Amino acid sequence: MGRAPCCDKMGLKKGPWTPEEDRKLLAYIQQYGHGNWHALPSKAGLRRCGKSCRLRWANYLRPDIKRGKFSLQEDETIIQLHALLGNRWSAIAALLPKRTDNEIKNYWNTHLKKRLTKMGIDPMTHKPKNHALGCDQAKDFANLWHMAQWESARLEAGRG
DNA sequence: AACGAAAACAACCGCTCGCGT
DNA sequence: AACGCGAGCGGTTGTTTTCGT
Repeated sequence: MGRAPCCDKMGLKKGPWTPEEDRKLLAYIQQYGHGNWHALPSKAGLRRCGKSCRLRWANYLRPDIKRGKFSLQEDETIIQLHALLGNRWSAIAALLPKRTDNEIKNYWNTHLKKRLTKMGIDPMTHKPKNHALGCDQAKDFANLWHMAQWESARLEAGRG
């Protein structure tokens, strides 16, 4: 059986990571870095595919990650960035340096989308669904949306 | 106290893109 | 120029935790 394992074929582990696996991956990357995800698992003594290792590192083990609850400010930033960029989670995460795309995506899908919907904002367009002009909250978000449009225009103009 | 439903969180999958050959 | 391979991305599914009955 001297054939190089092609990701799916051989007995590669899937599912949740154990503390043991985390330690191995962390230790390896701290010592050698991650030049080559494909080759990494066997070097690090892990029965995982490189993809799985990369994901685990990027979303959990990387040192520059802030874990835990999102602050109110982060909420607003994410909402604004989503208005600007749409579902480009990696782009959004790049502007929230301590958060991962996966975490932001999950947070958006489970919390923010619903919250916006409840407030009468369409989470896709970020526009108010009803034009309740007397409602302060709706005004706030209309204003926010307006600001987002400006930022979007500026980004477009400055791109290059 | 026990069970089922819903939410929150973690990880996987398929696809595309970019790079090297 | 075409192809193959690996990395990264976004959508989706699976698993754990919390909540309501």
